[in-house]
Amino acid sequence: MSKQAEAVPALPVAGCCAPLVAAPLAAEQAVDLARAFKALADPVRLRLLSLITSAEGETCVCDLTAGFDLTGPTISHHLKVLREAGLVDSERRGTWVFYWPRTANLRPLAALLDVPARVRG
Amino acid sequence: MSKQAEAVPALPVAGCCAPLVAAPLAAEQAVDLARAFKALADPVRLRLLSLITSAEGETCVCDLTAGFDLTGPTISHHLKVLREAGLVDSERRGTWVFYWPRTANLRPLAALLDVPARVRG
DNA sequence: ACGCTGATTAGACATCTGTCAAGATAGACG
DNA sequence: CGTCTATCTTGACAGATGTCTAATCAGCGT
Repeated sequence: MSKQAEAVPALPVAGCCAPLVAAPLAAEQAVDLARAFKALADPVRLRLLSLITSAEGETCVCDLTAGFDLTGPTISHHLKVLREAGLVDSERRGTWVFYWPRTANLRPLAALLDVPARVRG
Repeated sequence: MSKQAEAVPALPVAGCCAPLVAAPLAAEQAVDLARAFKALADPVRLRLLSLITSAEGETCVCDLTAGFDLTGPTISHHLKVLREAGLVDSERRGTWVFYWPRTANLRPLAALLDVPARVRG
């Protein structure tokens, strides 16, 4: 939930890092970034994130569970991982809980990987 | 090594996916992408990749091990993970082994995460 | 051929992770 | 209040992961 997300320290990822190509990563930065990538390192979470991100506005959990062959608690677990990684946030409204992406934390990850094309490789 | 890297099927990541925001990810795409992100989901591997990517040309393994408080085999293991994920490639030249980034496989990952900034989030 | 150095592989072990079933919590509605 | 629905938490367990030591492989020099 929003409150919970605020309790979790904001990931130091946002606006943190130059592209990989610019300079070697410091050890602490690497730890923080690895935490974020770990959240992306699961097919279910990638699909959940893509559903949340590609939807306009917010997405109800009830609309997320349908596409997966997994139990509710498992989906809930994955959403929690995404939320604690700072990649999404959520809010309860009445019976339902809605999720939306935290683009400010997603974009730096993209920037980090945006290396120039290379002759060999 | 290069031979070995060719034996490993080229990751279907390159040129595979529209940004997350464009459309929900298909299940098989998600599996392939998760494989790549899993390789990035470790601080040591992120730092190794940043060293390899930020260097010009190729990087000798002997220059990689120095910055870490880990045994040679452990570094070697992480390099293997990066190689099998298609993020780097390597070649032995005489006594030494050199690594370089595979930017063609890195860039699609960046593109995937490049979501537009959002009012809320 | 022999040993030396750089790098990888094999095997072992503790820790982390994804999943589920069962139970708990939050709100809506009689 | 009681119950129904939607979601989350807890506890358990199989399988994956990061690290190490010991052993192996690939070249270079003598």
